[in-house]
Amino acid sequence: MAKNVLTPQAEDFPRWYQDVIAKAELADNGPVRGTMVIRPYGWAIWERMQAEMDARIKAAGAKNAYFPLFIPESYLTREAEHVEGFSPELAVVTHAGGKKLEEPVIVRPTSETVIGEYMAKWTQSYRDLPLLLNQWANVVRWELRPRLFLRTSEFLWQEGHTAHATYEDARLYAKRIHEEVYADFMRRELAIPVVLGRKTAKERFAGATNTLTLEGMMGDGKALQMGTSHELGQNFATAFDINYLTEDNQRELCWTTSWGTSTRMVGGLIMAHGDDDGLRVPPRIAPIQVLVMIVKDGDGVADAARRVVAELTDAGVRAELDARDSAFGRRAIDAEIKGIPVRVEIGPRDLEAGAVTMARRIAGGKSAVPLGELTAAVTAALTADHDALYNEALARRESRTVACTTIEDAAQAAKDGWATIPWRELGTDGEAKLAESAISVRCLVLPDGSVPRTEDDDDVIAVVARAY
RNA sequence: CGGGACGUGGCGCAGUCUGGUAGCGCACUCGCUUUGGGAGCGAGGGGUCGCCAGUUCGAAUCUGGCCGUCCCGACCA
Repeated sequence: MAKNVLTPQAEDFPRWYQDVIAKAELADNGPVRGTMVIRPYGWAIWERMQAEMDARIKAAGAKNAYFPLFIPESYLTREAEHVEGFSPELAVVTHAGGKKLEEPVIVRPTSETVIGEYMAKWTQSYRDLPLLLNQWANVVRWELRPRLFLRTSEFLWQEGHTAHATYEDARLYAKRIHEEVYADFMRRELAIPVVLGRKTAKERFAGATNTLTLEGMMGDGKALQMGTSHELGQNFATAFDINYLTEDNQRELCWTTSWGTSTRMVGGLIMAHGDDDGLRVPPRIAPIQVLVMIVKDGDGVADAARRVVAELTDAGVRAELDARDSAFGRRAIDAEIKGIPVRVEIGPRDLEAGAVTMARRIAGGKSAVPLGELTAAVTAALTADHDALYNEALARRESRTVACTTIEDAAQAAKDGWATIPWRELGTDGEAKLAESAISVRCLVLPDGSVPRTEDDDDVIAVVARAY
């Protein structure tokens, strides 16, 4: 395996993270502080995420649209909590076309406001509801401490915005996105065993009445918020006058939701599955599932390799040929750092035996596979690798989560993992106390793993941890 | 934005204390030999030492300011 390529995780996890991003050619820092250049391999992973997410969003009934990057500053100020939450991190355009603008224009930090303005135009009748929109876009938040993928000044995401006739309909839709789109995607594609819960009032989105979250545990035991789905109540409907006429000709305010996942998920994928040899990309999201390597050219090797790629491709496997003429060892290590799940190595020796060598990044090890059985072997390996990654991440989360009954114990446990503590024991005072040790309440859950409808029930449990 | 560390060819570093005009490893280019786990030999190219001032005969080195990166916090997807 690769040696001395990356800083070991145990030595310096943040350094390891930076090393992987550089060596796997995922991204670079942009020229402006906090910005990010996403390189082709990193982009390919994001594209796979987009494709899988987009299909689920559409299956949930939302339609894609696009709203402008620039928003009148006055829009932001209409919802009090929203403006208060976002003001510190806004990028504002004051000059354009060679002169000072009459009204400053903000670069969207999120689009509730512009979309709210248009929702108000489009929802006239109960027949127009629910209005289910999604957009893939870039947003800008001038964060104070940027980190590639996890928190960049500009990031890419999808943001869904919906308007409903009733509270119940809005609530159920936010829940549906949380479960059927986000949790399903993260578990089935990213192989990350996320915990679903609701945010405390302190951690809630600015302008929301309830925020649902998905939290993943990273390789160092810290938590990463991987997506959120918000019930916005009638806050934005009031601010933007989003209303409709009921069947009995009554004017009613809508109930709205918004929900988002971002390029941060790429960071989550890196930290949830990566090891000291580099990235380990879950097979279902991997842009390259199988790298077919010409290990040593010889009689018919290149032709055989091309046939293998074609056969795998026909079987629906994302396979690529590696015919570079650099040394075999380097190419193998490159593939390992990039986390390509399976390598098929072909050389004269293999062909003489009528076989190829299959190397596994996730399960480890190499084995000879008869040519005729390769597709079946690869398919089985990819399925097994997904399960292995998921189970490994789940085992880590379970072994590093400690059930506590006191704030002191929870603070101690959260130093290198997660802790759970009854919310009635913790409360907002305890939450503030933990914050002094950089520990936050990631979410509230119920004993059976379901999401509480309220903070107030006796059996509500707080999951607390250090977080990215 | 507060605390700390660091900015020297693409990457990683030495040189800074004690001022004298820049070096190493990797990478890169060309040639030949190689290719089953980071190939070898030979020949090359590339840096106004983060930026701006100042001190000095002379600054990578000393002084001041600014910018950037990373870590730890506060803020956040």
